[in-house]
Amino acid sequence: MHHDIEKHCADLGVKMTEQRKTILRVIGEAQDHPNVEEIYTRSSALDHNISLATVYRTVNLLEGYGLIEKLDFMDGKSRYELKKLADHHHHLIDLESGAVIEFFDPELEKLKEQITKRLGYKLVDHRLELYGVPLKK
Amino acid sequence: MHHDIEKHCADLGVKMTEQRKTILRVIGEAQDHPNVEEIYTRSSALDHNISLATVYRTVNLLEGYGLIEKLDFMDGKSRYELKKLADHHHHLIDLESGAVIEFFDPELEKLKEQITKRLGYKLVDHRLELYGVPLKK
DNA sequence: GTATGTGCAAATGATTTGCGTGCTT
DNA sequence: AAGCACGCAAATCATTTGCACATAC
Repeated sequence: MHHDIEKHCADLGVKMTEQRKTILRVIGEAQDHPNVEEIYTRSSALDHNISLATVYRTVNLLEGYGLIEKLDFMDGKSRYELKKLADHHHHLIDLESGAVIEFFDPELEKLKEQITKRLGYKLVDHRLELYGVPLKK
Repeated sequence: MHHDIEKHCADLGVKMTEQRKTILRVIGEAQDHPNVEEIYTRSSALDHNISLATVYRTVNLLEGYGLIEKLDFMDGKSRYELKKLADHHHHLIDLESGAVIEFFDPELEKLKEQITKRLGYKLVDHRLELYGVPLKK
């Protein structure tokens, strides 16, 4: 389970501390897209010996290794989710409830590549969010 | 020229001060996507009597009225551009030079609507950025 | 053992706000 | 004249960092 990712970190030369294990676990088990404060609160519940500074440092480290992804839903706080390879998706934010719906669309993936290439570039990263309100029927 | 937008503001009940005119002009004439500091510097050059706080307040006000658009290229600063109706586009950020290429793709527009509707929502807003490096030939 | 990680508290940087004064309508 | 808008400086909020101690490998 999480051992996969811990193994992965070892391979990358990332020193695995208790704090990092906990933070990784919290992000990995999250069903939502927690911000740093939330990751800190949840991690603290599992291990008292974790500081907010460490959460920030860890989250930046993991993002640097491409193990987690930084999200930004326009509320001034960074949110994170585990980056599962081959589980690429985007987000639709419900402006009424704040709910976040994840989706994947192969057409969209193709189109992004096409557009980038057409402009003379190689796609390295990208970001797409849709903001909407529920359809009334 | 800019009088269009000033008229538009009057209709909306936005009090038109010298500072707002200047800031609007700076954003309207910008060929790039200036951040608040840059808007402030350029505005100050035209009118000494403008404070950074006013730029922040104005930029938030104008965004609220949908007259300008807030951009975020992941560098921790908000950037702005005039929202020209019927000139909708997205951004491709060159990760090597920092250049920003604007593009529009009708396929993409269609696709966004489709995806949103399929998920049971009405598209209100959205954001797409592509990050890439120049293709070597 | 040594390089690196951590907690704490202070520093930073972007953005916001309270207050007394000035300007638009 | 009355209500906003402004400049200024202080406050706020997310994030980063210096330092002395602790820990992974």
